[in-house]
Amino acid sequence: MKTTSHAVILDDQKIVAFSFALLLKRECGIELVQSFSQGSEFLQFLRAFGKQELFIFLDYYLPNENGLSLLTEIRRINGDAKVIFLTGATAPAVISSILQYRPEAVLSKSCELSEVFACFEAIKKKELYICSEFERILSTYDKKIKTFTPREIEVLQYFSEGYSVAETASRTFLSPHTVVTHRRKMMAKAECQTIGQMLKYAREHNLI
Amino acid sequence: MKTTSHAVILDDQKIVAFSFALLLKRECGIELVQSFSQGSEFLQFLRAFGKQELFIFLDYYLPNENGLSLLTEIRRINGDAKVIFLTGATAPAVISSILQYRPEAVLSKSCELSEVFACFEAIKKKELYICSEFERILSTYDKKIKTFTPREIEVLQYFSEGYSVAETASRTFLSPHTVVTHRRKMMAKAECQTIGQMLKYAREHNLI
DNA sequence: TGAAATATAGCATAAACATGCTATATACCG
DNA sequence: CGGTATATAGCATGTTTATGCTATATTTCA
Repeated sequence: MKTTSHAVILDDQKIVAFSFALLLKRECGIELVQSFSQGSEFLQFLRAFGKQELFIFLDYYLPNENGLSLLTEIRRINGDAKVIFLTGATAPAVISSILQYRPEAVLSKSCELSEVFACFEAIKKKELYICSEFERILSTYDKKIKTFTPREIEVLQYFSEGYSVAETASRTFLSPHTVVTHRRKMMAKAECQTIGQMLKYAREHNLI
Repeated sequence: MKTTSHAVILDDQKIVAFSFALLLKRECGIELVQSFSQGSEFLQFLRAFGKQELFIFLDYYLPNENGLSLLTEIRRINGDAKVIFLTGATAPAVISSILQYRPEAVLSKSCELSEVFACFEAIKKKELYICSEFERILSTYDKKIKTFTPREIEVLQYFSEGYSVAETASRTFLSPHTVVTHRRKMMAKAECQTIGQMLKYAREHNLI
């Protein structure tokens, strides 16, 4: 009783959506594939589609909405839909927050084609699939990256505004030595060597 | 005298590269297509390929390098190659700086498939092709931000990644002195005193 | 063509940063 | 009660930035 598999892809980058839809059809043997670049169009389709089995590839970054809120809406409309996040994001905080919404799988756009196959297999066995790149990112995240303390984050804000140690010290009423200590502890946690790298880290972790 | 068209795509997101390669083959009638996710592999291929006609789809954001410096290298290796920037970037300054490197075309990843066709047609007529979305973005370009030169923006990208002067210099093949000059000119234009402030400025103006 | 902008490169010096150490007081958790 | 995390502060030293100058070649554009 081999049934036809259905899949849709939602990505605001139309070329990517269209290309990936073609790939699913040609390489993964999925018969019916449609691509969307807007959440509204997609939801309209989903309501009309009914409660059949459906693989949904979702991007995290979408123009006016967020892939996560769409996931909630998808569950409401079709509880049987298999939702796979396919995203270019690499920030551990982002991947982690996606997982808390319990999709069927998370895939990096940088992953190999074989991981797409593996993902389908895992979903058929009702297992959560996380691509190897994200596994790696999450494991180093959980282990090494502890949260910044409130005082550290406060100091970080000033650095992100471009203030120097001395300026930050006078604004926080701390000794410059203390500011340096906070900064160096953050840099140790984030494993970076310069303020520039720390600010990049902070951006990626949505700390600023 | 219909010859076989060759194309390659360079995108660090493997799934995107692979999917788009499939699209070019199936929808654009291009016979030989290869995809790469790393500049080094790609350049190796390019050297072996020789001076035949070749369409090269380049992404702007690449892990350790920048699509722009790659373009310079491509011209050196194969002067007849047709280079098409295919990018998800939307910042006017970025699009503008890409254009100053004189690729054969610039396409947004959000563009319609029809624009890919149109792009090939334009290139055959030796016309520069700019997709409609980018045309629109450039026309509403805020003149104030335009004060950063292409080279300056390229250097800025490295600073935003947390690289030091020395690291940036080695990656751009410039003298550290030159990198310092570019940096100080940007800082003067943005009226700031530290890298941190300049990065804040760059964030706020969507330059990075 | 000629002025202006861009890209390149250098020297010198003071300020700021990065990092190796140490140290005390307080707070929180089990 | 005692261990761990947090917040505070310091010294010493080498590296990197920031900034004041100058200078040439190339490109762009009016």
